[in-house]
Amino acid sequence: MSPFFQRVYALTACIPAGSVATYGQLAFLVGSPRAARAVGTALSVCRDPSVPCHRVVDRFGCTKTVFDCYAPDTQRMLLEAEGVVFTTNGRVDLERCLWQPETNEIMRL
DNA sequence: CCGATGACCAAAC
DNA sequence: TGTTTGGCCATCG
Repeated sequence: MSPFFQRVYALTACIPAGSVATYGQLAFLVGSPRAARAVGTALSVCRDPSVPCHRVVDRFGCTKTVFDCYAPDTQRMLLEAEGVVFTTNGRVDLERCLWQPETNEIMRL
């Protein structure tokens, strides 16, 4: 596993229930602010259940992305069960639920 | 090394 | 956040 992937997974695992993170945000935290796309690639190949990949959405809070490991609507179900707020547009309310990482969580990388 | 690919992003229509 | 376009970064053949 490349160090890049490992950092992405480590950060994703730090996302608390009830919060979500965006690809760009994770990319910034792993040290490559422009690598949002690579972050998506990393999660796409991740089949590790210990990584809550359903808490990662695009920058508009869109959860329409499909996973090969989940049914199309499973992601939204899981998030709602964790307390994530959805808008009438069927997207995550980022203003309210976007993950705000602690400094120590960034330093552990 | 090079080109193609992708769960992205941002600017410009 | 409609669509199109160009760019980004890491991975893979």
